[in-house]
Amino acid sequence: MTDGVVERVRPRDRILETARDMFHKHGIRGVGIDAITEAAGTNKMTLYRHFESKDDLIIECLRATACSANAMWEKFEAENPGDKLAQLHAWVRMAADCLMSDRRGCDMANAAIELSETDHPARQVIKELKEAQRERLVSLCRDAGIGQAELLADTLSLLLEGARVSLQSVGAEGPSAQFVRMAEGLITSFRAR
Amino acid sequence: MTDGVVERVRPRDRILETARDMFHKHGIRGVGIDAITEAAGTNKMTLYRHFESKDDLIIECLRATACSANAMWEKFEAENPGDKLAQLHAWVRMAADCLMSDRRGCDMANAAIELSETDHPARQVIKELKEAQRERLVSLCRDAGIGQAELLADTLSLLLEGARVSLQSVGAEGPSAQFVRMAEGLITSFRAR
DNA sequence: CTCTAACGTTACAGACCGGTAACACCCTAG
DNA sequence: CTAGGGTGTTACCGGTCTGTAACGTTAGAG
Repeated sequence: MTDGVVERVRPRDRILETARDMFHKHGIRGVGIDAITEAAGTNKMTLYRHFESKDDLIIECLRATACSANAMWEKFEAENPGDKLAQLHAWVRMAADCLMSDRRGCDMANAAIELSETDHPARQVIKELKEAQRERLVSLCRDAGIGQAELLADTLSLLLEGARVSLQSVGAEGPSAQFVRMAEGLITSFRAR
Repeated sequence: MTDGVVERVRPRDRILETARDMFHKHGIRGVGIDAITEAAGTNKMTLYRHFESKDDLIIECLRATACSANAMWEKFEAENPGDKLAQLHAWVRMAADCLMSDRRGCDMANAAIELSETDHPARQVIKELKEAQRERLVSLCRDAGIGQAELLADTLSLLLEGARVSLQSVGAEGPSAQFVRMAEGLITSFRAR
């Protein structure tokens, strides 16, 4: 037993959580190791005992982000068991909430843009995780009885990705403000064939 | 007269062109001043005689990018004078060509993501230029006789923005491969009201 | 209590960054 | 020819970055 009442958070988890938050807010290249360790209430040596390098830390952060995303998918299923169409609408609502509550977009996409080297170790992780998300959305559309499920899923994906980017370049009053109307309109249109 | 036959390219223009190319390929934070001057066949002092700072150089690069974009709009009008619908289709083709010939997306959006500080001097420029692009597309849709012109223009904007990002995270075989079909489908759908 | 493994502290290496100073050069306008 | 502005060269400053070495400290398991 580590503690009686309060579960002490291990340095590794504090580092991971802090790094995720800071990478998200300031970008990967905009945050240094020293800043992360200080914000996490620890030090550089401890970080390098748990992570091989900054690249390794980046990858672990992206994996953690993917875990959060998977948790959301399970929430969709838990809150609308069996009702795939309701889950699709829940996906739209979740996306809109993300757009309104956060101005810094998708960690995966931001990382892909920041880490421009084609052979960067994080690129493979990003690709795998994005492809997994795509698969889930396609399956959801298909199971919701939509004909051209792949096309709808891909269109919704691009719309969300674009809205996240637009939010950062033109702000909340830009095209991203219409995301829900666009997405719902698309779903209606595809359901009508 | 600067030269008889060959117009010598001034160092300032070489720096600007080289910086644009390198910022585009490797990101803003991924390229140093030394690398730019060396690739431009000049030196650091000359750069700082023409640009106040790196931030200033970044802003000038973004303005140059905006000029290129404006040139494209004029090309649309020149090649399809008066035919706004044809110009809209030309916009889709141009966007698709960009997606296929270049894997690094939009300089404005990439810069907005990289320069996460909300008070960065480049942010205002990015916002202005993106808003100008939006205005042009809205006008084009309206002049093409489309009812909900703003909604179509914003949807197309987000689709393109998303496709450019998706290209960088999942690659050319991802959702961005369907961009033309999505865009043309949307135009058809909006024209039918 | 003792032993051990995790954690903290300090210092440092080596590289790179943006930016500046001082000076030599060359090419062209007059 | 001459003056002067644009350019090239070298060296340097102060700062920041990732990553490591050596050593001290703490806390929990047995």
